Amino acid sequence: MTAVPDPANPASRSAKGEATRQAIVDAALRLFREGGYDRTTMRSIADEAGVSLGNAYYYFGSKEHLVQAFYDQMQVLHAEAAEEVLARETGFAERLGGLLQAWVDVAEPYHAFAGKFFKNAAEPTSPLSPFSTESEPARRASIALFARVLDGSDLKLAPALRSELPELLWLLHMGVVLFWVHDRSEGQRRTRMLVGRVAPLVDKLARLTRLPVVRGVVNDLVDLLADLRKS
Amino acid sequence: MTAVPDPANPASRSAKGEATRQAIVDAALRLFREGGYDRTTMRSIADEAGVSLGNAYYYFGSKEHLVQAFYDQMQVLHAEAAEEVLARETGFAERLGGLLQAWVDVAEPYHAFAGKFFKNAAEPTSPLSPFSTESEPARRASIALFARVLDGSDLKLAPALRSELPELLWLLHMGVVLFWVHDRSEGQRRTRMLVGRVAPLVDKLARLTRLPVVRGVVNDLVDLLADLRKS
DNA sequence: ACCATGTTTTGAACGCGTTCAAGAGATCGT
DNA sequence: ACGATCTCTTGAACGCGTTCAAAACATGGT
Repeated sequence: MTAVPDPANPASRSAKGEATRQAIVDAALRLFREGGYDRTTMRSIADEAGVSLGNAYYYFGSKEHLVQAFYDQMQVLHAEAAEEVLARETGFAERLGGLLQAWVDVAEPYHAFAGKFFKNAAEPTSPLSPFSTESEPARRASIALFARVLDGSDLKLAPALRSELPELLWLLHMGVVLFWVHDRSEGQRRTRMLVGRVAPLVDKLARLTRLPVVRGVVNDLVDLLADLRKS
Repeated sequence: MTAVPDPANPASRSAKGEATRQAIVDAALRLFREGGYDRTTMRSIADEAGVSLGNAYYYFGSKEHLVQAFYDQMQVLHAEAAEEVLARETGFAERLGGLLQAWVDVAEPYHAFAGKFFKNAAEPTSPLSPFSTESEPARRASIALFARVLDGSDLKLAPALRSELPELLWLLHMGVVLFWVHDRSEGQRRTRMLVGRVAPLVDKLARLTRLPVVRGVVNDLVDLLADLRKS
């Protein structure tokens, strides 16, 4: 279609360009961690990476686009930590709690400035929103992790829920992230308390869905989700 | 304590200052509605209000503080619309659904710009965050509305839940708002579908909480909420 | 070797939110 | 009337994210 180069597309990048790109990401994440998001300027990132200001913008359309790198790295680190948890635990509650806990551990160094990132979650037009089509790969990967929480566990639940639960657990995860972002206790103690106790709670709740009296509500919920997806 | 004047505090404002303040708010809301949040500059607001740029900052610490006026107005409109619903309906599902629906109706004219507003509101350090101490009055008022949804209705539920449910319903409301912000269907059709069907679902679920088998989970949840509040 | 075409790099310039030192009015005790 | 002390107003200046025209560099075809 267009002849304009797209440095965001890996397929059209040279080895040199890729290295420069990586240098900028490394500098940005390091400075973000040390000084926070606001106090880290694009000029300081460019300096630290040894490139000019304009060059940084050649690779990243905006300061927020650098956040995508943060998301990606977080997703990779979480997936690695998750692997260990999923290999170790067999109970549903332990697997779920372990996964959520692992995320808190992985994200801890970035807590101070993660709030700035969260601005993107509510901005519907931003490609950085966790609900956007641009971040669908990362979202799918994350949901797949929660599917494995289910698959490898001993959990019995209403069959209609099986296919929906991974996405619902991902939503729960997003809720935990929201709580975490607003959590000002040291070491995110309150978030850790939340994930430690919400997992057994979800476990109990999920097992209840097999009761005939509860089935009605579960079916309503599943139907609603299906209809929302269609519309 | 301090002798520095605080124009944000109504008690320390003169009639003249109050008029100027109002002129700035009016100009801001008009320009926001016409051109959106980003394209409206503080300079244009000051011009439109007939004051200097610095003077606008004397009354409002930041551009975001001007949006607080927008929220306050929305809260008032919702409370008015809610009054009508609560007077009309007696069933819990109808009262809850009516309240959520009323919000969607009231907010509809601002849907196009709401994304930009909520972007800033989602940041934990922002005074515009629905969880911030600055917006506690508005939050309390909103939660009080949901308490009245309960009080005036025929709902029977686990006693332990009664005091927690209003806040949980407000959380549900926030979830609906998040969905609404991301809803690109015309007239926010999908959000309307969601609120129309989630209310009966919550109704069913709430009634189930009285069953002995479900009580355990409910008590766990209530305990968790209480412990989180304490920590 | 040379041009054409694409890719990467540069830094000056722009617009905006925000700050601040300085001054103009208002109010009040004497 | 007159300082003293608040309250209010001003516009220049600053820092930062972002844009852009132009240059440098690379690659490939002839």
